Amino acid sequence: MKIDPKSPAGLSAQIAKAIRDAIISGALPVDERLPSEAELSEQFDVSRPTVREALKRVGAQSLIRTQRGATGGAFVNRLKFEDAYGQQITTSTLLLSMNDVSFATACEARYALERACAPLSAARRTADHLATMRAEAHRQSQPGLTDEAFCASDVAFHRALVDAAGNPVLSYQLAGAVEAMQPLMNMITFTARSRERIIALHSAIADAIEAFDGPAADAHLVELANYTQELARDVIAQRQAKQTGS
Amino acid sequence: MKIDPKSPAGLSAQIAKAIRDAIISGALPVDERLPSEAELSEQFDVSRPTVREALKRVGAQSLIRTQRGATGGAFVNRLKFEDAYGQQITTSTLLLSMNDVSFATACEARYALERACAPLSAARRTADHLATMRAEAHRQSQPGLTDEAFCASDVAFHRALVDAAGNPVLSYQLAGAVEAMQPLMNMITFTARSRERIIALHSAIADAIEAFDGPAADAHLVELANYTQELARDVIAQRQAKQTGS
DNA sequence: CGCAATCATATGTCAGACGTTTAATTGTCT
DNA sequence: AGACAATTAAACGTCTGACATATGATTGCG
Repeated sequence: MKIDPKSPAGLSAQIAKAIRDAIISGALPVDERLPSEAELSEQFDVSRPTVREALKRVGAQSLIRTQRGATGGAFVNRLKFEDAYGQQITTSTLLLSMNDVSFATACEARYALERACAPLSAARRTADHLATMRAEAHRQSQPGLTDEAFCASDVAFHRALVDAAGNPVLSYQLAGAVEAMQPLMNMITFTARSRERIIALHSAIADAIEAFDGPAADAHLVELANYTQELARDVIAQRQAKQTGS
Repeated sequence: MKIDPKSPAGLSAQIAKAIRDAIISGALPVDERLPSEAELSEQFDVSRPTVREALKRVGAQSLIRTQRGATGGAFVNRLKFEDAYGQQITTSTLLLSMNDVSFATACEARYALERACAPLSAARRTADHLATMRAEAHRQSQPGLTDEAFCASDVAFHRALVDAAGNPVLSYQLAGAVEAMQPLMNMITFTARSRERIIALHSAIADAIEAFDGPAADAHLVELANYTQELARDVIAQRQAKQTGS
């Protein structure tokens, strides 16, 4: 990878790309130590601050970690699923909020993906996952719960449902879809009756999962998806009516 | 957000987090200009290089963009789906390669998610998406195609299938799952007969999508998933046999 | 009034320095 | 000889100050 000092991209960006590419291509294996900042600055013929900026860029994606001290330096980081969750959720949330994605679109995506998990979750659920689902459903039934807390518990319930599939790749991909819905759900005011309905469906889903009954879980998920969309439509209609009236 | 000069996290990391949080919380709207580096260094009581490292970190996630010149500075970036695709694919690919995710696990996730798209794709496909799928299927049938090119075309076919659902959220979430499989698929040597079978299934899927027949598309996807798993199992078995023998 | 030269501002980069952390080495004492 | 303590060296983290470069705004002239 050559560095062009006159490129409009900027030196640190080019160096960051070079390092990133080296990691992605596998030229730098996990836990490999990169040259020290001083050595890199010599190799690329740039100053140390420029190298540092490049390293920060790469580090922001968790591709490297740095260690201080005598044997310190930058090391290729083993990207863990848990590290990636945060980024995935942040990015998904921002994508929805910054691109005027409609509630209907996001909701459709979320439930379509969750339904993909349902048969696997029904087949493989552990007592642990089931207990989490039950606990969240119970939490949702407590009176005096704020709408926000209700949504948060809803997310936790659905994450447990997804995790029950026992497939980390699925859990990772869906983390964004499930969590990013929370800000959108928070716009909805849940009446006592609508909560009751949702909790009933959650319980029905948990029952189906407990009974290893994939199709039943799927059917209840469809019901839940439809009901959620219906609720959202009502809220939006009410809001539009208010806006017209004022 | 307070900055603690003695925190082991490092000053630039703390400042980066502060800026990130401000954007995520919505305190800084899209296209809002951040204070200049000099002003930020005064506000946080750190030097300019430290502020710059923090800005690079945030910029690495496409949350801000920078502009040089008199009216330049750092601006909150509107995160576009297309920008997020790349990160999503990179992260997913590295997650698979660095965590010893089995072919079976990744494959299961991919096809489960694709099946979630199938009914929507069948309902909403445009002529454009269909044409892409046909073109890729045709490309796959050309003799002399390397295994790598075959896999790349396979990915393109499946991306068109996903995009046909017309839901950008779905497309985004699945981009990682579909693309990250490519390196794993590349390990497989496709015989003429296996290619033939895969192309036939691709054509069958395209037929079903063309006919707006979701269930048929789903059924063929299941076939394809099973066949792919079968192929992978054979390759792995052969490799193990070779290893035992040598 | 329009256009060109100038200026101001802000990022990009560099050079050198000092502080801090950490591990390896060395030296000393038992 | 072995164990513990002090020293040293390597590397990152940060600071100061400076210069280069890009770009919009201002000013001055024709």
